[in-house]
Amino acid sequence: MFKKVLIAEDMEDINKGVFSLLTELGVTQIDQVQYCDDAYLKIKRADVDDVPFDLVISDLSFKVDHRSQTYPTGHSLVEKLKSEFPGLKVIVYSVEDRLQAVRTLFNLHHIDAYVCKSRTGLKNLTQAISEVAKDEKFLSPEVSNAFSSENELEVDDYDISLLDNLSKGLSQDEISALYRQKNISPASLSSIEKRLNKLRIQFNANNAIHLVAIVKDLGLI
Amino acid sequence: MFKKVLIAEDMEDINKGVFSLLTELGVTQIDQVQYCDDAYLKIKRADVDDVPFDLVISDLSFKVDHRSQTYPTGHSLVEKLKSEFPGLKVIVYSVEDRLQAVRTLFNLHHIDAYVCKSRTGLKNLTQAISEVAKDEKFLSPEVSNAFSSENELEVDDYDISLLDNLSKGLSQDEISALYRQKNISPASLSSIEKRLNKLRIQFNANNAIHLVAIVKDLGLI
DNA sequence: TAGCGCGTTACGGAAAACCGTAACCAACTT
DNA sequence: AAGTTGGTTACGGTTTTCCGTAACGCGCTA
Repeated sequence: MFKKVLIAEDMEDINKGVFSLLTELGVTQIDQVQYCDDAYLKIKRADVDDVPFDLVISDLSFKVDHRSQTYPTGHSLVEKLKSEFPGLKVIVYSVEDRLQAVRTLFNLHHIDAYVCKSRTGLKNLTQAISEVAKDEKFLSPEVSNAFSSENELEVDDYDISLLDNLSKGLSQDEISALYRQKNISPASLSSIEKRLNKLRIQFNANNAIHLVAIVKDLGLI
Repeated sequence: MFKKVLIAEDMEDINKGVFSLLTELGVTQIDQVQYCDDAYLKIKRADVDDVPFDLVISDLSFKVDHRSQTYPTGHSLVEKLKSEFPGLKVIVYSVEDRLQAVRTLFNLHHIDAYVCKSRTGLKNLTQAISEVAKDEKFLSPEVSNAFSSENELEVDDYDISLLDNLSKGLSQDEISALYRQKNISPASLSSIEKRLNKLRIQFNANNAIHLVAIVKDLGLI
């Protein structure tokens, strides 16, 4: 079982709930933070001091306030953590239940478990912790079909990348140039146009703006 | 005080908390729904039967599941409610604390109160209810500066409407036609172009897609 | 091997967005 | 009364997007 765990969660009551759950599970060293930046600093510090954390349980959404943050969301935090400390286990505990968002967390950020905050949230979190302790992945039942084949959306990583770049303000021409440079295929303007056209039809979008708005709402990007 | 109140909130425990609060305040007729569509149907039905609701307390975010909804968010629900039943009081109770989002709710959808879910959420909600009962508006302390002059962003309702229509897939031409038809000024394509250009500069956006992505992230739309 | 399907790429025209310039009008200043 | 200012509108030209057509390469198969 885990020895040293960090909880990143800005809502005090939930934080408290997770804390007592961990205590019951026999975890003695538990740190809690309400800001992602604090989470990163604590983990970095612990790593430098050679007393690293075993596990991070993080929310996704953190309220913004006066303190400006390097990592404003759990998303950016886990991305950073997993790239800098690949061995660190990460469980995301969030209300977010959009399948694509969950998919992205696993595929892109390589989290170890995803638990939905719900009526049975803490119960699922318990299970997630024991699974992750055994080097297994865990997926909350609410989003368990995120990877089931029947539900497999016809949207792949390339599509996501395309939409993401669009939302960042790149023109289709610029994306084409970028892909050529990064050796991502297909890179031609023509293919990019065609792919976006397919996505527009798929999502019933009138134009590229509409498309990006829709997929942002869906949590794809 | 209010006689007949509807709570629209998908999280059971919070729903329960609000319910007991209302009971303490002496409200006897309390209905609870977990879907926006149910909220609309109940209110519509009550209106038809001439036993209308006095007040709606609604969340903004509702988890999506198998049931496809006409009103997927509290946003769309209150928009519809306020346009069809202008006399109905609406209190929004949500974790959302982005000032622009709150501004939009008041300015565009004309809600009566906004309460942030937080440690002191229920206390603020109590106050909101009594204020709204006196035909006053109420704003949670967390977002009290949403309308303070110093914080006043240079983005007005017209801008928001523009961005909203853009995100819904309308071309600038179509928006122009729509505004002409609805007698919204300025309506010319030229003015719309100019206004969008101003917004692009303001938000450091490369193009319209980028702009919409940014303002969606900021919660303006 | 010839034929077929599929994905990538190229091209060209129509539509829309982008951008600068300028005319017009109302309100306010001097 | 003349001038200034700010907002709306119009127009023209360039760029980008949108959309249909078509060529090319590659793997599969009859």
